[in-house]
Amino acid sequence: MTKTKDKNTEEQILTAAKDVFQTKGMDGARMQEIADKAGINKAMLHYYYRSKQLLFEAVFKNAFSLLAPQLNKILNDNSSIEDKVKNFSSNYISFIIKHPYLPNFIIQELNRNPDFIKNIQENNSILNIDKFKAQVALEVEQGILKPTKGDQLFINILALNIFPFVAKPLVKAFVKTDDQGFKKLMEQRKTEVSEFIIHSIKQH
Amino acid sequence: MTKTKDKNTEEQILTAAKDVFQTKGMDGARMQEIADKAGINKAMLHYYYRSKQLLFEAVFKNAFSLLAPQLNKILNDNSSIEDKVKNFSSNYISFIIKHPYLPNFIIQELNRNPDFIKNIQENNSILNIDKFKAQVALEVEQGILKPTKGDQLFINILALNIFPFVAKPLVKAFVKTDDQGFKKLMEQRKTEVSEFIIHSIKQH
DNA sequence: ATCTTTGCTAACCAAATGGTTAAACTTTAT
DNA sequence: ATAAAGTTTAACCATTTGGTTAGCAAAGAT
Repeated sequence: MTKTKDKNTEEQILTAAKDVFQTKGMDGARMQEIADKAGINKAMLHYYYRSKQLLFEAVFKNAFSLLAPQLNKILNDNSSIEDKVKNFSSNYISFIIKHPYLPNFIIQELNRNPDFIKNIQENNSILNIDKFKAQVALEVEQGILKPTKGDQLFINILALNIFPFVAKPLVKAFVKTDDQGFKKLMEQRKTEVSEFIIHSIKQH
Repeated sequence: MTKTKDKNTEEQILTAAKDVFQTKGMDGARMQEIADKAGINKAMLHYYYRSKQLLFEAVFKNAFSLLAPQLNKILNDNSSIEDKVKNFSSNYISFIIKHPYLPNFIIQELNRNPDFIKNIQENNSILNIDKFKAQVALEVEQGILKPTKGDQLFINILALNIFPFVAKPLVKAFVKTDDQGFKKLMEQRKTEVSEFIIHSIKQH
């Protein structure tokens, strides 16, 4: 039975580290807090992960590996642009409601250290916008979509889906609502966002 | 005339503090670095601003007081929704190109300490979405706009304008471009974004 | 049974960090 | 000229922080 506890230690550290790093960021996180939250001695953090930096990177990679498949849906799926937009908006918002600190964490840390993006690109050859752009160009040519630039459309899709979560305190203040109301607003956006986009780009 | 030099020290501190806080955030900023950048002794920071926290708040309020008038343009201007969207998108993007760290700084720090928003709301009774919502409702009724929720439209406008700057490293990576290319993309968005929004909501 | 490896802790350490102090220098007021 | 008030610095301080060490405990191997 002790084996379970052994194995759990490394996992418990990662879980606690996720919690602390994602809410406080690299600079705000304290090794002691992570150790406390994991219910172990601070030395164990170094025993398993060597340094704060490496522990952080483990958390960051883990976070990104959750996000990447979501983005992949819109970049490499075979359905039409309209279907992709609809599916992505709905799926992504559900996903973020389950991992509320994730987008903010990733964006914040990428801004702090833009070199991280290099690591990501090397390990994620899948995250490529080329196919998406080609598809947009094709559907424009076929008269399905109005003249639309793939780059800008992709930015718009990300913006509309991700921004409200990143700027949650701002949104809550403007709309004058609490966490409950915010969640409702986001649920509404599962269809709202895709309709907004489709109305804008679809030829009719 | 010594007054100029006296005043300058305090200003130089604030300028240096802006620089450091906006790029590194509250947790990542170091008092010593601010002092070095201002070319003065570290004790002067405390002489003029008492503590890191108070210096930070001075920087934050200053930053927000730059942003507020921008948002005010879309909330309390008297032109039509279409004109507001067009003007805001163009103005705001120009504004941020001049102050690139600003949106990220504000969003990051509001997430770190959501209580800040209370201070802001008290000191900025102008930042109120009510007028905007009423106007949207009216233009919908008049048949100028398709059925549109004011809350969601406002979120969409902010998202499309602000997000690319906040997520700049991510955008640069996906679009595979450098700072030059990113700037071009943003210049394009000055008209791109408003067209995208107008296409979506305008009755035709 | 004992030796070795692995997991774990308490105590410790050096560096960094926000903040203070006492004294010097400068300016203003009288 | 001199005192008072404001400005600036070098040196110092207490605490926090990431990281280390030496030794204990438990489990597996022989």
